[in-house]
Order: sequence, then C-alpha cells, then structure tokens
Amino acid sequence: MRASDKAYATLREDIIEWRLAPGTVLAEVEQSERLGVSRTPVREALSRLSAEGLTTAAGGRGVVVTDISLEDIDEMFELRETLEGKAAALAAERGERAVFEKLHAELLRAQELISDADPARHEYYALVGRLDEAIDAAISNSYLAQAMRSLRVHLVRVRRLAADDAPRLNAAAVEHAAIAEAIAAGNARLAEAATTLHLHRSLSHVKATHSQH
Amino acid sequence: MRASDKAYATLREDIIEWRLAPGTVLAEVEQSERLGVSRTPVREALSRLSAEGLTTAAGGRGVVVTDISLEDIDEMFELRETLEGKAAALAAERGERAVFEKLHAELLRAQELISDADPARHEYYALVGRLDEAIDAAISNSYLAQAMRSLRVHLVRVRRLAADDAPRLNAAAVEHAAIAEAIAAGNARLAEAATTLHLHRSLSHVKATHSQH
DNA sequence: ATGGCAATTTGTGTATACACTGATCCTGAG
DNA sequence: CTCAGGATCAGTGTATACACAAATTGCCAT
Repeated sequence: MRASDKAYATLREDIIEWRLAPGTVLAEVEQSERLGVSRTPVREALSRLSAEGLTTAAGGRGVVVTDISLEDIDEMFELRETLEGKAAALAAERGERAVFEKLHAELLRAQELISDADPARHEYYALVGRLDEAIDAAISNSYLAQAMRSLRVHLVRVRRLAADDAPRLNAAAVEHAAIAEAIAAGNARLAEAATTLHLHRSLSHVKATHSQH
Repeated sequence: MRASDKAYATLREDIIEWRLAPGTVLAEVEQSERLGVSRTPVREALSRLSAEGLTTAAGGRGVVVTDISLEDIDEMFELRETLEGKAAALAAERGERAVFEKLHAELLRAQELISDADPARHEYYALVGRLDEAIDAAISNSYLAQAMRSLRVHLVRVRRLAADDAPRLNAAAVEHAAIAEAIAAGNARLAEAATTLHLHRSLSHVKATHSQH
C-alpha cells in the first residue's frame, strides 16, 4: 500500500467518523508527523480530499475540514433524490430480475440484523451497500454511478450525525425492500416513487434527530 | 500564478481541445520538461485531471488521456438530462424573473452572433455560458451545481468533436431561448420539458455528425 | 532458433532541502 | 496608549535526489 493511499484513507476515515471536526485546519507538516509519512503523500491525500469536497483549501494556509449545515443536507438530498430516482428507474429497465429479487428477500429479513447487539449495524449497512452496488451495476452508466458515489461520501457523514435508531432502520429496511421489489418487477416509475418516498423519510428523520441538538 | 495551476490549465486545455489525443501517455518527466516546471506541480496537475476523469491512472506507468466512446456520449447525456432537467425546474421555482427574461431576449437575437465571421463562435458560447451560470446561481444548490460543472468539462470535449454548424447553432439558440422563457415564466415542468427537448436534439446532432466519420 | 533469465533502463513513489509568501508579534513613534 | 511598520517565523510551493518497481532488451543455454 502506498503511503499516499494510507494518508488518504486515514484522513478520510477521520473526517467521515467526525474525529476531525469541521473547521479543523489540516497543516501538511502536522499531519505528516501524525501519520508517519512525509509531506509529499500528505499533499496528495489533501488534494484528493479537497477534490471530493471533504476539505476546502484555505488560501495557502492548509486545508480545513468542510462543515455540513442544515442547508447542505437539504441540498444533498435534493440532488440525491434526482440521481437515485433516475438510477432506480434505469435499474428497473436494465437490471437483472434475479439479483434484485434476492436482495428483496434479504431486505425483508433485515430486521434480524438490526436486533443484533452490533451497535455499528455493520451487517445491515453492508446489505444496503450491496443494494447500492447492484443498482450501480444495473444502470450501466458510469457517469451517473460516479456522481452518486461522490455524493455518498458526504451522505455517510450525515448518517453518522443522525445516529440511526432501531425503529428507523427497520422502517428503512422495508423501504429498501420496496425499491428492490419494484426494480425486480421492472417497474421504473414505481422504483422511482419508492426511492423518492424512502429519501423523504430519511431526510425527515435526519432533520428530526438533528433538531434535537 | 502557481506552477501547478499553470500545468493544470495547460494540460486541461490541451486535452479539451483534442491537441492531446485519447490514449496519449502523459509521463511526469516528459510533461515537466515540456511545460518548463518541475515534476511536483505536474504530479498535482495530473492528479487533479484524473479526479475530473479527463485522464486515468495507468497502473504506475503515467496517466493516459481518457477516451470518449459513443456509449460515453449516451451516458453523459443521460446524466445531463437528469441534472439539467432538475436544474431548470428548480430555477423556474427559485430564480429571479428579470434575469431570465433578459437572457431570453438576448437568445432570440443570438442568430446575429452566429452569422459573424468568428469560427469559434466565441460570443455565442459566452451567451449560452451565461445562461448556465444564471441557472447555477438560481437553483441555490451547490451540490447539484458542482455535479453539473464536473459534467460540463466532458461535454466541452464532445462539443469540439461535433463541430457545430450554423444551422444547428441557430436551432439551439431557439431551444435555449425556450428554456429561459419557461424559467422566466416560473413554469417548472415547461422548463424541464424544454431542457429535455434541447438535450435530445443536441444528442441527435452529435451522433449524426459523429457517424459521418 | 527460441525461450528463459538477468541486467539495465525508464518512470513513478517518497523524502527532504530551499525559497517565498502571508501572518503575527514586537517595537518605536506620535 | 494606540497605530504603523518592520522583522521574524510558521507553513506552503517548488525543486531535486534517492529508492523502488516494472518492463524491455540482450545474452546465454538448450
């Protein structure tokens, strides 16, 4: 593994997991000492992070961790609804039934994964991630897939903020199952509608938990 | 101006203007000599270009200029229709009438700009660019705007490929005028429809000229 | 003659030294 | 006491040297 990859992965993790708070200044020398690599790979890592939007260049004085405001969340979900709605519709038209029927069945049993003692809901999120990957593969549109991927980075940060509870995750699993079912049935409009519904509920939940702070 | 910015701007221009053909290997040492800067800024420039998708890393052996296939064009326009359709609808809801009424009037007179002797249609594209900027500003959604900006880079390459002729540009100006008119009228569905129509015709034209090769 | 192995070469990955810029702090004058 | 100006310093921007990996080429053996 290259040193620049290590630096990138570490910094990215630290930002996504909120170990590095928004507004934190990431100086090159400071981070190179912390990560045990030289400045060069740190520079490349920071450059990549800025390209993704996780950090923003602060005029020759290092880069700062990007903040996420309530407006940002609204904007992100607005774009997300556009992209994922289209993606679900395309997947319904172009995807293979069998893949999504299998995912549908698994998602209906997802409640078992949530009742576990695993606080990070690792298996549950892995299953949802597989649905995302299946849609990405089904749409056969690398540009759309790329746009969704770059947005998901930011959405993971929001998810960490929302601290999903079991009831919400159970409901979300049902919503995901509905999306998979609609795609498996080849019903584009239904898949898009199910996606819209799911995202609206997700956004409502995020904003509800966020306003409690 | 920083050396890395210069290297980035030069390479980007060369790729967009097709002076660097797809498949061309951009070696760091070679480019650093050509551009008169050291390897470090060239590295950063190549890194940025790869993040944008104009180049792709070729497994430790330099980066290669990305190719654009017919499927790529289809995929790009599929995403473009999704993004710009939504953007036009949002602009109709949130934009200021006056701005788009003015653009509408200007676009109706755009034929004068095209009949000029300017082969690059500089003024015409500047006017269309101002419509794009106005929409970007009106939607007040930085994530959507960012997604469109990153896509436009690739679209400029396609445009250079299509070699727009005067008849097509005249028709496109009318289509753009229709979009601006719908936004100015605050009619979201009409704005989206006008955008869909325009993009379908653009795509048809691109594919028609492309198939002549 | 052909195939395999080794050596050389080419190019990237990383480290570090140096230069330059922007900011901050201290000092002196009003 | 306050403000302005300069000096110092922290930190990035750039260059370059060195290490390492891979590919290519040449030579030797079969």
